[in-house]
Amino acid sequence: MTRVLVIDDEAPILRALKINLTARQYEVSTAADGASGLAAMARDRPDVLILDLGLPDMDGTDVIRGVRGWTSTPIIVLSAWGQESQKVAALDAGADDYVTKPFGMNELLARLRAAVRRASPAPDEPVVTTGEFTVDLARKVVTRAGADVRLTPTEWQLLEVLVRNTGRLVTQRQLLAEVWGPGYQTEANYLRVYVANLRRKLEPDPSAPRYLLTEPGMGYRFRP
Amino acid sequence: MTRVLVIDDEAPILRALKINLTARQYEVSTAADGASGLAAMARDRPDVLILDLGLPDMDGTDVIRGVRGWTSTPIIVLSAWGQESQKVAALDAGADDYVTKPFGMNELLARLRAAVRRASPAPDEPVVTTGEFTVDLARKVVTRAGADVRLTPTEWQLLEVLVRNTGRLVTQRQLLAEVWGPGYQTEANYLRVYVANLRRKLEPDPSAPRYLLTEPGMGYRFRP
DNA sequence: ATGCGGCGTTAAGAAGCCATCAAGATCATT
DNA sequence: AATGATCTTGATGGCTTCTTAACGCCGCAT
Repeated sequence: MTRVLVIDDEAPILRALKINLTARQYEVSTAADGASGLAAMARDRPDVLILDLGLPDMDGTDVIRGVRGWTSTPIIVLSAWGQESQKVAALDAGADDYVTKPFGMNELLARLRAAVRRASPAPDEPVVTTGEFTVDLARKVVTRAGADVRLTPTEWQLLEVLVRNTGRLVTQRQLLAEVWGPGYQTEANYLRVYVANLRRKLEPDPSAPRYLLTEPGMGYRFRP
Repeated sequence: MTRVLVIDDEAPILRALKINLTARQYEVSTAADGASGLAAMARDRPDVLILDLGLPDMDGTDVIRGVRGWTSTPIIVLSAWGQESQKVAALDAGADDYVTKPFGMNELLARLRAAVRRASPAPDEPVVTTGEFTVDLARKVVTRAGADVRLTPTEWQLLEVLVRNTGRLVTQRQLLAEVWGPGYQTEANYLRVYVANLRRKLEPDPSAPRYLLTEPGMGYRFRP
């Protein structure tokens, strides 16, 4: 189910969105100001963010930047009519789309569908195979030598980020932000511990990794 | 340079867009109806499509579907104010964004930037190839003779700056400032050491460089 | 010819980063 | 309340990378 976070300080709008989106099978969480919105973003990991620019505590573009600092989750911005410079600023700060109030629910829903569709370009190969093990992203199963490998939730999240970026170098900051949350970008220790766990469970020779590679000073890379 | 195709049957709008976009370093091609627009799409392979829904020969959503049949190039739709059902149909047909006429040029430009940014995570061509090696900026991979070349973080940063300025001379001050920071603009020694490292890893004959060239007294240049 | 400045090369110590282990803290479940 | 699994945290040793300095070469101007 698609998860949506709505950040808006106007209770009627919040309620209307929640009712309409829930009725259409979205899973909705809400926040009423920028600070708790950013916290909810980190906690709930929604698939889309709907953000009202007129928040009481923070400037809207700062919220966008706060989100963009660690994730590329689509952001749809809501704002009053006619403030073109605000539109430009929001889009340049990293928003994906812009809806002017008052808006029709159908338009918002269409933009929501478009944003979700763009964000998941192709549910391409959900199964990745190496010479040693197989990762099924959709079913959340790892197989090695015919048997299932048991991974803890954190181990799985870490492996998933690496596999979704197969061949690409993933920086430590990015891994920490995506697995532990944006507040953990300096806890490089966690990475060492959990990469070691994964290697012990997946690599033929954990001390000479062939698939989960270290790039000293930069990050890690999954190479099938 | 980013290439834009504009499909619109109103000559004044076409002209205004062409002038404004060209002035901002976009490469603009145009078409005045749906059929020739689809042909231009296939011929020019633009990076973004700006499409007016009110075309004389075809329904706008059919043009969108015709494009979406074979490419995921971002589509920004232009249309008259107030026709919400049309908006919804266009977005569901696969459009990425929607601008209502009359629109401000700044807003359109912002949406254009947002569309291009979404479409290409790395703004430029992420892969550069020479006769000897290839550099993939996005994945952070350098391949030479079929094998990956391991680079240290500093080596990467240096190579990245040079490759992002392919063909251009990059001064020593600029390199030092971008790789080591603005306080290191006199430490020309670092450059010699690290350029030598890169040459040893990348050049066929490190003592007679063909790709990482020295410009005595000025700086360095990457020539593919 | 000779001195000078910029460049290439090399090597060694210093600093920072990584792998590994293990023990305490936390959480879910019974 | 107890148990087992999972997560966090700290410490250690080993390794990579960065920094720094020394030396030789080449081109250029005197």
